This record gives sequence, structure tokens and C-alpha cells, in this order.
Amino acid sequence: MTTVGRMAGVSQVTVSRALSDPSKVSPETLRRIREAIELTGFVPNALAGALASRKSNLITALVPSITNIVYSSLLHGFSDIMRDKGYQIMVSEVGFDPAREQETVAAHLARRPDGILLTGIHHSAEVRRMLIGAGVPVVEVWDITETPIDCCVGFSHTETGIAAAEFVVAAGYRNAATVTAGDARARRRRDAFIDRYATLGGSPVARIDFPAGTATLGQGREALSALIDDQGFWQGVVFCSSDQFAHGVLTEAVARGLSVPDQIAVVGFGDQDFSAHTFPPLTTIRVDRDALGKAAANALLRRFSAEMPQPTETIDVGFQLIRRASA
Amino acid sequence: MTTVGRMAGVSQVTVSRALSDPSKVSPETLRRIREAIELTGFVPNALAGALASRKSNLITALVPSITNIVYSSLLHGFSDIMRDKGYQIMVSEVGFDPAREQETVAAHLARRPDGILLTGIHHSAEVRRMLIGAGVPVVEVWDITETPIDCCVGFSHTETGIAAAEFVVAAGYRNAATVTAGDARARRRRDAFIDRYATLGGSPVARIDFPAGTATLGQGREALSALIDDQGFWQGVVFCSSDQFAHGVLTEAVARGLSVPDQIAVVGFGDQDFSAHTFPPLTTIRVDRDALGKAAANALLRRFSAEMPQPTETIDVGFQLIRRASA
DNA sequence: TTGAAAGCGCTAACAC
DNA sequence: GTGTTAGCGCTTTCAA
Repeated sequence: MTTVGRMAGVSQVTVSRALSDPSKVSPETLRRIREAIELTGFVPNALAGALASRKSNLITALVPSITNIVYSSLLHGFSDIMRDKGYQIMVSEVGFDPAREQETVAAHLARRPDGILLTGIHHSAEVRRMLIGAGVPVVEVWDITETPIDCCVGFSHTETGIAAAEFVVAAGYRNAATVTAGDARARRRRDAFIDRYATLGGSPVARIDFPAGTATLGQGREALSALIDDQGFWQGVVFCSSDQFAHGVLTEAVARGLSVPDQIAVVGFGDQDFSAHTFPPLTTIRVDRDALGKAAANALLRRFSAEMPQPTETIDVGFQLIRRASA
Repeated sequence: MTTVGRMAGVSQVTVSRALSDPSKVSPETLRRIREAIELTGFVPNALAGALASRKSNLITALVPSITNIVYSSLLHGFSDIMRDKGYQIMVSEVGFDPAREQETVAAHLARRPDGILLTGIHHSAEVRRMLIGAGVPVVEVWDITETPIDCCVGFSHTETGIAAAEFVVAAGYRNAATVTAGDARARRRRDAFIDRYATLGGSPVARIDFPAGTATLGQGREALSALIDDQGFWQGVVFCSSDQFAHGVLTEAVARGLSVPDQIAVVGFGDQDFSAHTFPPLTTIRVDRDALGKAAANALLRRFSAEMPQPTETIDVGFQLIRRASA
């Protein structure tokens, strides 16, 4: 900036002003400064700016996995809004490991972000302490609680499981099974499903549970095979923790020549972009991830512009069971 | 740090040393410093550190889209390596818009990253100028060129199209069609396919081209419908620009009761995690995206540790045509 | 409208 | 092993 200023015949501060608020600088000076910037290829140092102003224009996000469409589409909506407002996003993958989350939060805090996005509502006491101590706005997403660290935008996984159970009972299915991925939220959906199904007088539920890791179509096929071949599950509805699994179940049913939904019915979770177009189309639980991400961004932005420290806030974006042909 | 130092009875610099190189500080001092850090909940300011040391430990990445598994899995491999080495990753989505890429590069450069990852090899003159001017190590991925900005890790899209054409001719297919997404690299694969197919004596190729945007299974179904209903494509092989499309073509074929691969055969691109498990399994072109991302990270890391400015470097990770039952 | 001075919280270089 | 000094490149405040 000093160099640019010298070229334009002004001081370094004036260059700074020209960049941050051009209206504070005379048009002629501005012109000369812009010329000098053009000529030198000057790129301002945002680190120095952030250090001096205590505003980094950086938002950091922690997600279990960036390759999982659930989290990446949420991030997509989130960064869409944030980018418009001049923020950049730093993303880290933390899996489902609390220790890794803790390290990562510390590393992120070191960059003095203006806000932090966290996935889920269960965080170690140390993580909460660090975050609250830093006084940084935090939004927790993809789950819901009345006692967030700061604010929270999500929906109830338990309610989705209940809704699925009520749907399959109302639809008249006599046998039910679950296919569940190895993550805590998926297990909450499954448990709520099983509970509610039992309460409504359903028979015992067959279960396939996968260990942690990506849920794939291939595993969905395996699951239905195991259900049929090992557990004698010849007829009924399968509630899956993701549409990937559900698509796999569907695929295996079709491959075996079973009729869907008469012999094997399937309910998924997520309403992925393929779910309306599978053969047959998938009945599933839809959460508008893009809107959720955007709502999370807006919740944070509101906190940025608030004068006073705000009370915690919880936003339930809800979900929708979409009935298609698979169940 | 000054506060922590005061509590531990040492100066601020000693605290800095304790954090960056504990071996330079006596064990007893170290203990007192750690205690003070614990007590105060001190989190070092990485912005100030980066400003002073001219090392940000930040890598930034520009990808067309983070919801596209192709780019997100590449980033996953990339950040895996980078995280191990103490770097954090800032990601921006830029679509396929050069203007947006240019703005984003400027914004990223302002944060003084230690390295930058760019998707593709086609960048505006201004982008190249900024990047070279900044002297920051750059890795271009998911395509290949002999004249990268700095270094480049990818494969030849043209070669994949050629390989696909040679495969379908060798397999004896008499009719061919393409289903292509609206991105430049997909079009290069298609064009190379069509060229090579013609050279080898193939009949004219039927084409379905989608505008820019996400490639979905639903579009794949539409495409086969259009091919059959509008273009009279009753028999032959369909070369798709992604496995999503290919899966859609497969699904539509199955839904119509057509036999695969006898009536409709399908070749995809990408070898997604579902591709080996579709019904029937998908013949596709595999690129190890995780390994590509890791190779890109290692290429950058090598540049970080190099004393001298390095000559440009090009790494071809290649690809593999995997024959399964769909063609 | 512009400038001078101080300082953001660290690291680097050098002294002791 | 530890401290002192001098920045890093900006923004903020105050004065002109």
C-alpha cells in the first residue's frame, strides 16, 4: 500500500481508504490510486487487515465428510449466502470423532473466524468451552436442540423415524426392517422408527446395521440379500437411513424379480436428486438441505449485525415424507 | 501471549517459542507456560503469526462445485494429505464462469495462501498473471497440459474418449450414441469419442447434449427416452459423460424391459461407488480421484520444500476402462 | 479530503 | 535458555 500510495502521490492510509470506502477519497485521487494498483498488480493483504480490524471475513465449517452429498449440499447453500456477503469458507472434515473435532475447532479458532458452522449438536465440554470463550458466533446444523451453543438450524431425527413408522403402519405393511448406517443420527432415526412401530402394534423389526463409513448402493443390495437369505424377510417394508441404501434395496429387489412395493417396499431418507427417478421412484423423507444451509447462514449473519450478545436461537426447518411408488 | 508469559513469569517470546518449538524452552518453563495456557484458554492468533512469518499454513482450492462427487472426492484426498502436514483448506465454488474464477483467485490471494489448487487447465490471462505475480505454488487438477501455470496433476479427457470409442468398436457395437453434460471437459470426451468412432468406420453417432448444471440419473433416463422415441435409437451403445447419466440410461432400459447390453449397452465415466453394483453393473472409465487429490497435494508439498523455484511439472495419473456387464 | 501515529499479536534476528 | 528490538501490512484514531 505504501508503494501504491507513493506512485499515486498519496500516503498509505489514503490507499487503504480508497479500497475500503472509496467515497472518502476524492475522485481524482481515487483514479490515480486505481491506476497504480492496476500497474503494480497490488493485492491487499487480508491477514494484516484482519489483524488490525479484528474482522477476518472468514467463516469456518466442520462437517463429518465433504463427499457425503448431505453435508456438501448443505455447505453449498450456506456458502452461497456467505459469499454474497463477502465471506469465504474454510472447511474441515472431522468424521464422527470428538477428538478430531476438538483439535479442529482449536485450529479454526486460531484463524479468528467471524463465525463457525458445526454439524450436529453433540460436542465435547471442551469444544463448547473453547467456542463460548472465544465469543464467536456458532451455528449448529442438521439436528436440533433447545440448548445450542449459540444458534441451531435443523430438524428432529427422532421425528423423522416416528413419521416413517406411522406412515408404514398407515400404509398397512405387516413386516418391517431397517437398514442403518453407522452414524449416531441414523441410529436415532432407526430407534425412533422401531419404538413407534412397536407402539403402534407392529411385529418385531429386522435390522441390518452397518459400521461407520459411507453408505453405498452396494451395501443396500447386500442388506436386502442378508434380510432375505439370512433373516427370512420375504415380505415387508424396509426403512433405510439414506436413499443410497434405499436405492440398493430397490436394485436388489428388481434384480431378484421381486415386485416393489408388493413384496418388498422401501422408504429412504434424504430425497437425493436421483430419488424421484429410480425404478420405481423412491418414497423418502425430504429435508431441504440447500434451504437449511441458507437458513444457517442467515442466522449467523443476523448475529454478526446484532449489537448485543443474542440469546440462543433454535430454528426447526422440518421435513416431509414424500410418497412415491416404492412404498 | 504477553498475558500467558506474565503468568508463567517469562516474556512473550518465550511463550511463542514454547508453542512453535518446545525443545528450545526448558522443561520447567514449558510446564508453567502450558499451565498458564490451560488456565487462560489462550488460543494463538494464526493471523498475526502468518503476517509475521509469511507462512499462512492455508491452502485454497477452487472447484466448479462441491456437491459434485468428482470434485469433492478429489478434495477429500487432497485435504487428507494437507491436514496431516498442518495445512487447512479454504474452498470456493466457481462453477464454470471465468469471471467468477478471477474474482475468487484475487480474494484467495489476499489471504496469502501457501498454495492454491485450481480445477482444470484453462484460465484467463489475468488469472495466470495474478498467480504467477504472487509467486504462489499452484496445482491444476483434473485435466492435463504440458504448459501448466506451475504444476498439474490429471489425465487426458481426449484419451478417455478415444479409449471408449476403441472399446465399443472392439466389442462389436454397430450403433453408438452419446449423452453429455454441459461442461467443457465432458464435451472433449464426447468429441474425441465421436472422432475416433468415425475414424474406425463407425456409423454416425446420435447425440444428446445437456446444458450446464448437475448431471442426474433422471436426465439419463430422459436421454435414453429421447434417443429411442425421437431418434429411433433402438439398439446400440450409449457413451455417457458420467456414471449418473449411465445409471439413468440403465434404469430407463430396465424400466422399458430392454435387455442390457444386447439391445442397449452403456458406458459411463467416473466409476462412482455405485457403479459396480448397479443392475447390471456398469462398464465405465475409472479415474482414481482420491489418489489424484493426494498426488496433487504431494506435488504442492514438494514445491513448498524446494529451495529454488521449480520448473513446471506435469503428472499424468491416467485412467482405466473397466468392463462390467453393461457393455 | 488527507496524513501522522499507534497498535493489532505474532516471528525473526540478534544479543546476553 | 531467555530477552530485546524491530518489523509483518494493514485499520483506527485523532489532528490538520
